[in-house]
Amino acid sequence: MLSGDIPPNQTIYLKNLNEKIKKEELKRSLYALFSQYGRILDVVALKTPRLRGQAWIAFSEVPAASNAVRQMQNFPFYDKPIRIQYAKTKSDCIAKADGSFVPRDKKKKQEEKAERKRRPDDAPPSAAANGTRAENGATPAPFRQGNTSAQEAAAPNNILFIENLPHETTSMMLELLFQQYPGFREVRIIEAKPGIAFVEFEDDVQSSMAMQALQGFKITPQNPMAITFAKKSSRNFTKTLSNESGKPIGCKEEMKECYVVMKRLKKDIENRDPNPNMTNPFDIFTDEIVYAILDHLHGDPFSKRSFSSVCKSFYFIESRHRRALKPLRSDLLPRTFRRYSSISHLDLSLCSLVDDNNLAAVSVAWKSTLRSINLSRSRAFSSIGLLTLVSNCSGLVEIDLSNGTELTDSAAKAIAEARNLEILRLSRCKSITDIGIGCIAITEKCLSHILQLQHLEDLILEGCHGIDDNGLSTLNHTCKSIKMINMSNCQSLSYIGLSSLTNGANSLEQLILANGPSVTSDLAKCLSQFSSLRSIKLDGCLVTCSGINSIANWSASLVELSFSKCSGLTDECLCFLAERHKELRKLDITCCRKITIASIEGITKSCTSLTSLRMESCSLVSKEAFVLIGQHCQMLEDLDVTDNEMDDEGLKAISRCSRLQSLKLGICLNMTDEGLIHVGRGCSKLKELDLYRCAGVTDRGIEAIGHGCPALEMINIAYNSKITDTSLISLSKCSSLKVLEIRGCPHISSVGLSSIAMECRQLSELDIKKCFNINDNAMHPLGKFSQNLQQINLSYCSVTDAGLLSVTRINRLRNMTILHLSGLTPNGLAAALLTCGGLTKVKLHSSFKPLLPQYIYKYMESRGCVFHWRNKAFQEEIDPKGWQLHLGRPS
DNA sequence: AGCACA
Repeated sequence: MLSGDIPPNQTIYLKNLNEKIKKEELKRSLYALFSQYGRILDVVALKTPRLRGQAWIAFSEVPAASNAVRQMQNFPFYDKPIRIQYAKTKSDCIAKADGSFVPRDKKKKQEEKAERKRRPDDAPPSAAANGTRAENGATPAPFRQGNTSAQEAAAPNNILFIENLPHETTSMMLELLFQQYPGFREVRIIEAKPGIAFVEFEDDVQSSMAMQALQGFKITPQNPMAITFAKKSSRNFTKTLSNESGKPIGCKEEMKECYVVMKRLKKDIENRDPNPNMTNPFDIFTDEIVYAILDHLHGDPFSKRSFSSVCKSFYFIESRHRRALKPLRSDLLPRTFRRYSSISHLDLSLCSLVDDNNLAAVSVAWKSTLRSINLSRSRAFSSIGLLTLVSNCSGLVEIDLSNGTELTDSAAKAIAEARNLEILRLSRCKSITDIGIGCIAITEKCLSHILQLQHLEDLILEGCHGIDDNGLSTLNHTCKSIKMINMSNCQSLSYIGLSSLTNGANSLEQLILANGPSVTSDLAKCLSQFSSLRSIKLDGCLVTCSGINSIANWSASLVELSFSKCSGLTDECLCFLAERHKELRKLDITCCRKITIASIEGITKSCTSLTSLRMESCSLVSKEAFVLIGQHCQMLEDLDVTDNEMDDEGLKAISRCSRLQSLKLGICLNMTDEGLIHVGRGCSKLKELDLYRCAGVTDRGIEAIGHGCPALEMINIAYNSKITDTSLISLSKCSSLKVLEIRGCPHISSVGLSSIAMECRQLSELDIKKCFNINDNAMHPLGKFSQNLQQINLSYCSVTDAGLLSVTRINRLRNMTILHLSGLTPNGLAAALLTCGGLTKVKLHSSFKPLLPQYIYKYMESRGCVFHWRNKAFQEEIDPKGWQLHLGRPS
């Protein structure tokens, strides 16, 4: 019905397109969206009065066009459902390819001229009965390209040299084009030389296939590609370590060039000297040089992979250089012992099952190198394994045993054998299950063992309920080296116990006592004895004015103070405190509900070097306060004004803080795009922006951020019904983006997310829950390009089995929430789960539980994956309970 | 609603 009587055509005709979208963007998005159906030869869109809102997409095959007509019919694209039919006539690009092209009268001459210029050796196009380049692709014809003269025609090479590209060509565009051909490895563009590129294939047969298929392909009508084999050049050794401009190696782009050169070097050596023993260019480099290269890569997986393609021994050398290891499963550990000889940081937090044997093996393998170990998510070992570990690895400086619910005092005794320990983490478990929160049975009896450690600097005893005043008062010795103690949630503790514990701890710099003792003048007096104390965190403690006033009267100057949820804090106290501690850098007064603008006046007047101010939900503070902050605290790097009266005037002032890196504006209902535009102009260093439920923000504001904040790493725009794909397309310019939260944005579609997937290769966390318009079309580019994705929430999206399977191709994926996916079947789920080796946490609806074969759970669990079953019913609306009612104030 | 290749 929709395609009417029009016969199938390899070109499709699209209408009802959003006319507001600029032509170039429209074409790019169409290309991205439709290339899933096959090779696209051309996208045509015009903005003339008669032709706006329409486009033609020419595919290389009719079936591709047919699939696109069927599957993309009515797809919501920039807010409008696309209407698709076959085109009524043949596209020029196809006519040109099959020789039937007859130029239109007017421009006939120009056309012919252009045609002749492009392939002067060929017969005139109208007589080109000798077929197309695509169809007779089996024989590699000798091509003529661009400016390269005929006698220079290079010998076959697995690397292709592309010329005559439009200057705005991105490597992404070329990747989309060339990856269709088997053996594709990668595209390299040299920023300094626009218009050319190198495309690498596995061998020269494959590269010549691609060359034939794409020879003359027009990215724009003026730019038929000219493809030749890259020349094999030999450069000398010194050149291999500097780029062409002679600069020393110092950035990733240059590194890439470096390995290209190395690769050539290898080929040269092979050609010159067929002796197989002398073919590894790494033999020329000392290990130190390769180590230096590795240090430059900063663990970037893409560069590493690129380097590895130079030579197998890259990974061998890398393994000797590697210091940190985070294995996926404990059963893989024995393999790593052989390979990695000098591991100093071992993170076992992905291995849920670590037993005493594992610990013993670790302690033998890395006896002399191990300095830190993270066992915070591991179970199945006992104090015996710990003792083996610490007695073998005498260099251990840091141990993380957080969440160790089964650990007892005998474990602490074992730890005390780690004589060089500096950092010990023993935080209680928080989220192993949602119900039970265990805690470590550490008491003062074992604390004495730990405090005897001569080098201990950081001691984290959060939530160790076994510690109380009585026990502490019996300890009359103190660890002199200790710099930081965290005794948060130790509820039986008061200043009395503290004073005996810390008696003489002259090195103590930071004390964290969240949810602990009352802040009285006695406590303040006790703390004032620590001459080095610079930072105190008293979050959630009961504060008294006398306590705060005596902290204010200390002689030593504090740089960090944290009073979040200290509801007793008053303007008078805080102003006095600020006046006496003018050096304050970090202040947290989150949820201090008595605070008004008077406090902010005091703080901004006294503490002008403030770098961090957190004041979420200080609901009595009026909007003028934010103007003061912007005027006086220009050193600010971190500002949290979530759920405050911030407005555009305030943001305008705040935008003067040019060092700002983190800005949290969640639930600031009075601000609009105008304010964000100021932020985009002033805060170019911004890395983190939280706009959760900012109802006044639209695409215009987000575009300003995408444009002005290229360093952005995290953005939250959750629950914003005005945001569309336009925002995501502009955010895709932020290539460092790691965390994207767009939960509950119903107008964002696969188009927007696809452009993020393709441009933001660092993306590691993605929340698109309740983005009903996002479907499989976005999952395919995610699976293909977002190889750093570790966490995804897809609940309520229009994703089906096929989409989920694409996502689970990402082998870094750890954490997946997939509730209420309408198109997910048990079979699709099973396939997806089995595809993804690294999953450690999957949230699913309980209805799936009986539908999968039991062996799948057994298998997944044996690999360390935990299933979380949820029972919540499907919620039709995005915001079923009307959160604003809960908030208790109007929007 | 509208079928072109600047």
